Amino acid sequence: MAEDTHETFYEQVYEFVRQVPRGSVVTYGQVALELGSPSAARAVGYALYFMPKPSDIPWWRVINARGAISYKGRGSSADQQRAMLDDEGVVFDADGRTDLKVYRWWPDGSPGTGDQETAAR
DNA sequence: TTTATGGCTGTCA
DNA sequence: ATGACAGCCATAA
Repeated sequence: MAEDTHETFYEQVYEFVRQVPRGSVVTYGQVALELGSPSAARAVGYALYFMPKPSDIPWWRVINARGAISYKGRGSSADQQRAMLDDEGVVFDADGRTDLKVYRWWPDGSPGTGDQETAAR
């Protein structure tokens, strides 16, 4: 459906995050990559910082490339985010990290499905 | 138009 | 494996 909208980068981020199913997570770099800018991870994080409706967006499913949380948003804390993911079934390591190779989610038609290369970082 | 910021990422030592 | 540095992108003022 020609979703070739001219929305802002932020809007694209919100939509992408909105597609993340429960129990799965995605990294900033991943989102940026899906949006067309593999290096716009920072912009992605900033986009969530401006979340107009955090209640309408599973921002807690967005973590950094290391599988850890760094959220410092306005009102929410990383600790709370971890609780949310833990409640969805995402398990965290002693270092507060999760196995991206297990919880990372990819949109329909994207790679990742059926690949398990190095997997180690 | 330029400057500054930031929930990041990858590479080097 | 850990710590430090620079790079890149988009938005707001």
